[in-house]
Amino acid sequence: MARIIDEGKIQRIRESTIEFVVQNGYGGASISSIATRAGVAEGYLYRFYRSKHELVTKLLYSKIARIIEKLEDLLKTRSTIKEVVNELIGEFFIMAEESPEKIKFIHVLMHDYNFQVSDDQRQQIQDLCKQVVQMGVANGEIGSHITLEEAYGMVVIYPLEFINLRMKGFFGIGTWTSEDQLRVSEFSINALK
Amino acid sequence: MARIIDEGKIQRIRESTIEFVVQNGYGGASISSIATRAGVAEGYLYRFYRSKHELVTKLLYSKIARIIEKLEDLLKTRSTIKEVVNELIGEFFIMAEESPEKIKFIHVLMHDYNFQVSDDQRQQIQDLCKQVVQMGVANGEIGSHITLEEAYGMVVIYPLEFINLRMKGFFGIGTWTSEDQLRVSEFSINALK
Amino acid sequence: MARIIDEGKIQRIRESTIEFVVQNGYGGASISSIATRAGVAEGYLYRFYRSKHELVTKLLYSKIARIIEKLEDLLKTRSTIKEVVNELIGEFFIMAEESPEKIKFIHVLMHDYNFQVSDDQRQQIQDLCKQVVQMGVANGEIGSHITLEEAYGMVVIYPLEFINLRMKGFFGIGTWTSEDQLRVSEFSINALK
Amino acid sequence: MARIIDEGKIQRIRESTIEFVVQNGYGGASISSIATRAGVAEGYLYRFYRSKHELVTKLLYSKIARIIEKLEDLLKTRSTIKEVVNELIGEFFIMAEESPEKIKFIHVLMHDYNFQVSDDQRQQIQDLCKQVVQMGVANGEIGSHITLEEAYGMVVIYPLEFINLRMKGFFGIGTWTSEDQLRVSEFSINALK
DNA sequence: AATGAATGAGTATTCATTCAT
DNA sequence: GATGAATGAATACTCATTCAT
Repeated sequence: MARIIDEGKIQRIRESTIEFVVQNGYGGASISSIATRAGVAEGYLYRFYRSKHELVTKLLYSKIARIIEKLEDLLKTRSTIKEVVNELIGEFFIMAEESPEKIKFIHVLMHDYNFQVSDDQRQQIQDLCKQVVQMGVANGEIGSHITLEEAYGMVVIYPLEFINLRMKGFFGIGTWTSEDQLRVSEFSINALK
Repeated sequence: MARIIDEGKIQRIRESTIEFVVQNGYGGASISSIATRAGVAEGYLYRFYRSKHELVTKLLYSKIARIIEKLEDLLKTRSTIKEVVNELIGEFFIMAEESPEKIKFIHVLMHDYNFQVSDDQRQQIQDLCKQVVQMGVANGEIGSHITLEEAYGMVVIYPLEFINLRMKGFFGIGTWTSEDQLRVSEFSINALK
Repeated sequence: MARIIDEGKIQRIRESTIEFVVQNGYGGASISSIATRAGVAEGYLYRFYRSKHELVTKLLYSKIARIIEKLEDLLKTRSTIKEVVNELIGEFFIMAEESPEKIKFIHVLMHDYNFQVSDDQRQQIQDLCKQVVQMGVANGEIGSHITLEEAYGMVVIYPLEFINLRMKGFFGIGTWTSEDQLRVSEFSINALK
Repeated sequence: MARIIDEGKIQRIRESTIEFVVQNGYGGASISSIATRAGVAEGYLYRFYRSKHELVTKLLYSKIARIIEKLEDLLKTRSTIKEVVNELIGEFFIMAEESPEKIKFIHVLMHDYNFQVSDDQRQQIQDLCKQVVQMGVANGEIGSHITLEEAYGMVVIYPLEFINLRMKGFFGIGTWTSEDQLRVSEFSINALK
């Protein structure tokens, strides 16, 4: 009974945390503003998170986990990395479209000193990159010499940076089309050949 | 009359600022810690910088300016982008070798909510990317369809992210060789073909 | 749920603020000293006042408001300005007797660079002076040529300065009697004849 | 030789001190701003004044001394207090006209917690008030019962407050004429009858 | 003699966290 | 369980004063 209400509160805390971290950075996201926006008391979130840092860390991990899951799923159900990469990047663009804050959230925190991807997740990412390379090599889609770093760079970092650059309007453009998405995918795959 | 300004102090402030920003992020680099490490009084740095933000901003701009100058110089003195890209990336690796904090400093702040590349420098970067593309296309070194964003992504972002990943030991490796450097250059150029 | 706000604390903050402003001036009344004397944490008063300036301003306005109210009330319920002035000045003396700091507080801040009587209150004061003059002229108690400034000077400024001079012991006397009070009233009225 | 230069510097320090104290209050008049405006080094004024407080105190005493001298002189050379009061108040208005800052300076500091009229000067003022009352009584110009406080209040405080109110535009008027001056004198004398 | 470089104690204010209710 | 009152350490920044030159 009470559970339902609670979940809603926790969910609202999560959303409002992302919102403020994205808009004002980690330092600018105060517990007070997060709680107010979420409609809960300041002290409430300490029942679920030991600190502001833990709250944000857990959120970051869950967002990264979703990407990892997506990639895991793609590797199981697709047979070419063209498909895999294309759909993963598609997922990034969908996230950017539907909830730009989430993409920004990942992007900001990946580079924030206070946060690190967990060892666990780093290991998972490494494994997945390995699988991507293996599949690509097996299919003759990419060069046999391609390293994990190169795969990670083109499949994850490059698309995220592209989206972020667009969001910032760095080159004067602030939006994107499905053609942009396709082009990023192709550019990414092509670089690995 | 009166003491002359101790340039060493200012230099030590600069270095200690970079050190703390790299280690703890902008928020974690307190004036108190910066001054203590630099061996100067807290109030001293306000003789040269109006605020902590200005101090860090000016440092960031000067670091970016050095990269811009290097690229400008290369575009004037080299005739193939292979050379240009190779030497620019070489410069990144030299910076990373000689003073890793400087590279980290740029990397951290480029993604920090509190900082933006100045409009001026953004414009310069855009112009330089244009020149790189033009030179590459003119020489037949890269495809005629390559965009500014793609050039920027591969010539600047990718190498910086590569170095940063290595510095973090993200894939278990924490160092690099001249072969790595060469490989990054070739990978970068190749992606633009 | 949660503790209820301790009105006593706020009251103690108010009192300790007045105390320090009176003793050391606005600049000399530090948040730290105010909070310590009030027995609350430094940050606490920011739950009620946005800044030290707002804290002091609101206190000043409330003290002035009380005087304005008193005068408004007197003008409604008395029919001669002899009574009005007499009782207003009586009020000043009562305040000085009961809580000398309050009178000093008004006196110090009325002349402090950082504070101004609000436009609102200035207007109210002006209106009340007008009414005092009208009543006095109508009753033939004061000359028809008396200006607002003269009325204000004798009814408000002169008594406050008198009390303040006594409090300072400027002429060697540090106390007052009801005779003093009567004399001030009569002197004040007489000057306006 | 050097003396001449020095006197100029000290004079400029005095003027710039008054300027800043009047414009920004005691707290807002920084040594740095005072020295810069005066065209001397910050450390220079510590050769003549042990502290900022001493600098301002000495300036205040000198301004008050001038008023005391004026009044002393008037009491020696005039035979009615009508003349004395008239000319003293005239002096106030001249000061206000010629260098409004000086009047404001006195007015601000007379009410600033950090400053007190010296015991010496207080005694002198008391003596002078006594003489004014004696002369007035002897001439039958004022009532025999007039106290020192009343004399001081009408001859010094009232005119200064009047000028200050006008300078602040408290009643909507920001200037004054020779008629105003005459009226203040007459009002002042009349109150003492 | 005069400068202004350098100091550091002091300022108001913020905010993650605790805990009485 | 949930609240929000209360805390206090930490922050960036100021400025009167000192003293090496």
